[in-house]
Parts: sequence; structure tokens; C-alpha cells
Amino acid sequence: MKIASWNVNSVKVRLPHLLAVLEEAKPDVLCLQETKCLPGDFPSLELKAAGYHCETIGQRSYNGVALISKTPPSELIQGLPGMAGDEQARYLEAGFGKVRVASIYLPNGNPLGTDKFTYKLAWMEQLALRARELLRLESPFVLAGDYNICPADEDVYDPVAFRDDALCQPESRSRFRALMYLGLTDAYRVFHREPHRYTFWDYQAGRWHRDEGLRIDHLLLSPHAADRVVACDIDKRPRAKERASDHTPIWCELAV
DNA sequence: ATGGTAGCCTTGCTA
Repeated sequence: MKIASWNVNSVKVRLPHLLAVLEEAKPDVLCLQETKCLPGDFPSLELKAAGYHCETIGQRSYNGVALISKTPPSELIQGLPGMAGDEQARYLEAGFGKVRVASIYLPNGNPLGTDKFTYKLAWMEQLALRARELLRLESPFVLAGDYNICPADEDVYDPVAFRDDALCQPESRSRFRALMYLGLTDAYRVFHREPHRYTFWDYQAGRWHRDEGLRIDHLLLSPHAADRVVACDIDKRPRAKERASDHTPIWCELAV
């Protein structure tokens, strides 16, 4: 079972690239973030023609997440449990066979010292609570998405330049570690130990061409999922295209 | 060198 995650930065603009990724990578489940699209405007018909089912929550201009899958999901959860009154579309979770998958668009949190950063930390606390609930089921799950967290300095092209960025703050990183310490596994680091491997390159200042990026998109595996992971990698090809998203897909293969 | 680029329905905000 192949599970992938991709922040598309507008699903409407990225539809041709999205269809190409489905055709070439053939994921069983693809988690999307920053769809920037109301559910009624989501290109479900085009994806259905490509053989995929869609679940999505979204809003105009900002946020929005989706689960694109070969088979329809079960037990869909819309919105992060515990974040009552949160109007931002950032969490979608469902079951696909024996594996539960969440598409996560964690708040960016910039700039520091504002309610945006407080919101990010509060959101991470609730995500950890949700992970604890899921762990009690003792079955495989994958928390996939744009975490807006560089776990370590080796995940940043210029750690000094990002010292005051919400993606690299000690408070952000400690909450990410708290999530990991529940027993989750960073799928990418099971197979790749080398530093400076990225999933995001800013549109500005030629960051892509200089390979100056950030590793902020992660696939976190439950223990039962980690037992079955046989491969994980970042697919840089979509980022190299014309009119690309600033993120590129990350995927893993579970032997289930 | 406090800009630069991309997307949205906005003339600024978010990333």
C-alpha cells in the first residue's frame, strides 16, 4: 500500500501535475494540503476519471486538505478532534482497509509573538492528543502532511537565517518531538540518514535551483505501520516542472 | 539587499 503526501498550493492550478503524479506514482492514498478550494469546486470529476475517490474539506483562498484514494474511505473525520470552533480546514482522517490515514496541514505559525504562533502550538497539542487516541487502537496509521516543522537544523538549508522562524523554534520542535516520543516513526529517516534533503523550496530567490529548501512534509508512522514500512522517498520531479507547487510529494510503501 | 514569487478575488494576506 503506497501512501503519499503533497502540499499542492492550489489544487485547481496544480490539477495537470496532480493527474500526472497519480498516473506515474499510482499511490493508493494521496494526502493533499493547501488545496485552497471549497469542496463544491474541488476537481472531483477529473480525479474520478483518473480512477480516484476524493474526500475534502476546504475554504476560499487558504488552507484546505484532501484524501485522494483508489478505494472509498471509511469512518471519515473532518477537522482535528478537540479543536472545536476551529474554522481552518487543516485535518482530514479516514480508514483505508486496515490503515488509517490523516492529511494534516499544520499551522505555519509565523510571525513569532503573535496569535498565529500560539495557535500553532495549541494545534500541535491537540494533534498529540489525537495520536494518543489512535495509538490505543493498536493498529497501523499514518499521520501525513505539511507539518511546517523542520525537526532539526540538518533539515534547513540555512539554520541561522531561520533562527527566528516558527518552523524552527524550540517550542515547535519540542512539540514535534513530544509527538514522536509517543512512539511514532519518521518514515523518511528509516531509509535516509543524509542531511539536507528537502520537500519544500521557496519560490523566491532561486531556492529550487540552488537546492536551498526545508524538510517540513513528513509521514509519521504508528508502531504497527512502522513494522510494515518497506520504502520511503521524496519525489523531486514535480517540483522541477513549470508552474510547480513550492512543495514536492513524499511517499512510503507499507507491506499490507 | 527587509526584496524576492505565487495564489487568491485582494488591491493586502498568507506562505
